[in-house]
Amino acid sequence: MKYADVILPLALPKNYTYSVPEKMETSLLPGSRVAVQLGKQKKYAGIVKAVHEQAPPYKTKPILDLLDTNPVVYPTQLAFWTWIASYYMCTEGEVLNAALPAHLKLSSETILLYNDAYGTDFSALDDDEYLIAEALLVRKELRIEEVQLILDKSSVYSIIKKLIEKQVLLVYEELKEAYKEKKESFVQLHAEYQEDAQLEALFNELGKAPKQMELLLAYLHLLKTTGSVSQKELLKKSGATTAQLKGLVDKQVLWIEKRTVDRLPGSNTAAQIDFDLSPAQTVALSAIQDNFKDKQVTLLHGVTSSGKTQIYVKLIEEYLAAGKQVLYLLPEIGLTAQITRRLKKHFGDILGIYHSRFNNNERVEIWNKVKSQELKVILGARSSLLLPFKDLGLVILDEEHDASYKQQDPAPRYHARDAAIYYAAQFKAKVLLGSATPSLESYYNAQQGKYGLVTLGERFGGIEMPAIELIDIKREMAEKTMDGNFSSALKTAISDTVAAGKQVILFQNRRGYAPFLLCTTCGWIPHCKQCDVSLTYHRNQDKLHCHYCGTKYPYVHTCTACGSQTIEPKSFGTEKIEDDLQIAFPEARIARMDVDTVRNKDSHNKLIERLEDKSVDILVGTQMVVKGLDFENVNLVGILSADSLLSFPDFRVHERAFQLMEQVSGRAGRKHGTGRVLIQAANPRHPVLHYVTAHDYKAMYDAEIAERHAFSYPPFVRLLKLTIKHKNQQVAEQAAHILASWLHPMLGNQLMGPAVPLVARVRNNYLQELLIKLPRDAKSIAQIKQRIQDYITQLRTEKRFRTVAIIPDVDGV
DNA sequence: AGCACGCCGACT
DNA sequence: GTCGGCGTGCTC
Repeated sequence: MKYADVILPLALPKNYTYSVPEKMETSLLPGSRVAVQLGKQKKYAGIVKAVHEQAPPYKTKPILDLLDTNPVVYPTQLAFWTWIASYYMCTEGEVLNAALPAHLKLSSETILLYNDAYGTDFSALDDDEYLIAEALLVRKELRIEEVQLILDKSSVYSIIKKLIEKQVLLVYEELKEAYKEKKESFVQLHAEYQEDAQLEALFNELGKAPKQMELLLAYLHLLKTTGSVSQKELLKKSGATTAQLKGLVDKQVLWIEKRTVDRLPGSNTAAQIDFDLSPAQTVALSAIQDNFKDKQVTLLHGVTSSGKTQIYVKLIEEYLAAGKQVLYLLPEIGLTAQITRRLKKHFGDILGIYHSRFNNNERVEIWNKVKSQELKVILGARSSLLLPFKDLGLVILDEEHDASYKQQDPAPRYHARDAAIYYAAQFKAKVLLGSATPSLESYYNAQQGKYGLVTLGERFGGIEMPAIELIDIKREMAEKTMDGNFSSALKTAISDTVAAGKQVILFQNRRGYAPFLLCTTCGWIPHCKQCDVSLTYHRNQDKLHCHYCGTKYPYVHTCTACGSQTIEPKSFGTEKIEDDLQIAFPEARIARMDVDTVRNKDSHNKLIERLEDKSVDILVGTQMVVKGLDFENVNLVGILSADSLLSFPDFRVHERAFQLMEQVSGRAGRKHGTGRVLIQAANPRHPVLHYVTAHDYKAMYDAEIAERHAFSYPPFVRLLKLTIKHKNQQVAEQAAHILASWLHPMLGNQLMGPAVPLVARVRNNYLQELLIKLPRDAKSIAQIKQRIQDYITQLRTEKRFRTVAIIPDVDGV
């Protein structure tokens, strides 16, 4: 008897073992997708992790079905999932959930069927039962969701149970394949008209039907030029109606065939990599190649606009020539039409793109094409690391410092950079990290000789680095030269730039109109009912938003605390800047870029297009303007409040502030003359501002790394954060204290807390945090994680802590 | 994650 | 008295 350990798409602490029916014994392999039953009725599609002959000490259920002819993942991916689960302290089911496209993850749905034997006498049924029985009689089958809708209540199970007892209905569990092939209609010519003579006769016959004749001619023309003719294309090109086409079909001249088509049609363009690198780029490329001889990972530290992408393209070409697959990772927001277009041009049809804006069917097709190696280069966001690569040769991770490479919620909370390095090693593949402002961790690894380091200090085409000026807003305030949030220097610079036909980017790291409201009489600030945060005023909607739970509240005019009408918006966000700009520069065309304006799919690309064709003079935005924008015409960048970037209570503030300011500065003056960057600050003497003005990464690095060493922070230690969450504050506190007391003997002063985080309550859950600093090179990290996991399990056996959520976050950012 | 079982409050 | 709320425990 054979058994299979199956990973289910659930957060279960371990895998379940099912027996393998004899008929599947030869075809079932690790990585196969199987249908199994879990519990009394629910069915799931799971993935076989291992097949063995060890009978488990319990009664097994059989695997119900083998869902695909070939495994959907290779053993390499299974091993990677196991590593992610153990390193990032989550379950393999959670990794499976993140990895598989939604349409490959199936779970059953209960379907109610009418029992015809019952007849139509509903006199024995009560009101609710009658409603369902009647609906079933008409619709033949119903889903639980539909029953809830009909009865307008959420708990319908008892009613269904009664109906089963009365034998009015039957239930079954349906596990439906979600992926659908795309079908399209193609127009074919009947065999008898393949001969010229017959065709000629047909033309004579059709003389009385000129429209059909026209359509037939259009068809023959298309057939000759493209080889196959789809119905949609034919009707579009010929301008004919479906009725006319039907006429020819009825006359047995044409016939329609349904064919499966590709959702990701190729452009049939051959790869063309016909550009030359600059001398500096050539030197950098060969330095990378040199480093790869004895190092798995190389960091390319290239200033903004140094042309890193071209180097990537040349390097990718090299690995393709060796028959390898290449993964090119970018932060989600950086995956703009600009970069996609460029790479499509270079690599043609072997390039696949994978990010959150693809639909579920498209994702299945990309998945399959990566597995079959039809796609050789994948350009994608974080999650494309989990695609089923067969023969990966190179991973490029651009903007490697970007915090969005770390997944926050839900689990698996993996870091795509670190996971990519582990994953690539399984293939003996190389990893190239690229950034103008590397993370301290990566730069430290390079300094230690663990990674190769290649520096590209000059901008492509000899463009100069932008000149950075600091503006002392305290002084301008004292001199009363500020106009709202704009210093006179910034205001002049904006109007000069716009007048010269150039574009301006303004950066402010808060969205909305005002980050909080304040009653100027008593100091009261409106807070969210479910979270311990002040509410942000969004003037476009005239609502107060909680940025933590998303709740929207109406604007408050009267103070809840003292009853006075003295509520005022305080501080400023992107919305207010946009408003103020409109007043200060009534002629200018102003646009805003933050999550509120680019919420739906295409708006981000549309906005970028408007910037490209210069129909925007001033762009104001949050972090978003920092990434993936490359506009020739931007000559001025303004940072409205450097102080708000530097005053965040986090050990990475200085690093982040430097990265942000350096990156946003890089948007200025990429071509045509030197760009200007104006940074407004209340304390222009802050050291980080001087590193930014001097474009001196190394100085920032040296200062920061000394701090990190002195206070034991990464890269000198590994951080492991445990967030304890419960709707009762005391329970959360007790759980955190007990956990800390258990961990203390093992960890000593490596354990910090428990402490209340900055935002102590989110969605009515009280939070506590434990922070663990583990030595970087500790061999015992895996055991420590296991022990922590055991303590968590132990804590939750106590019934008052049963509903306490304990969320581990490894290497958080 | 579901989903069943079981124990306490608002209705007939 | 019952219906139905959701806390708790289990799924190979």
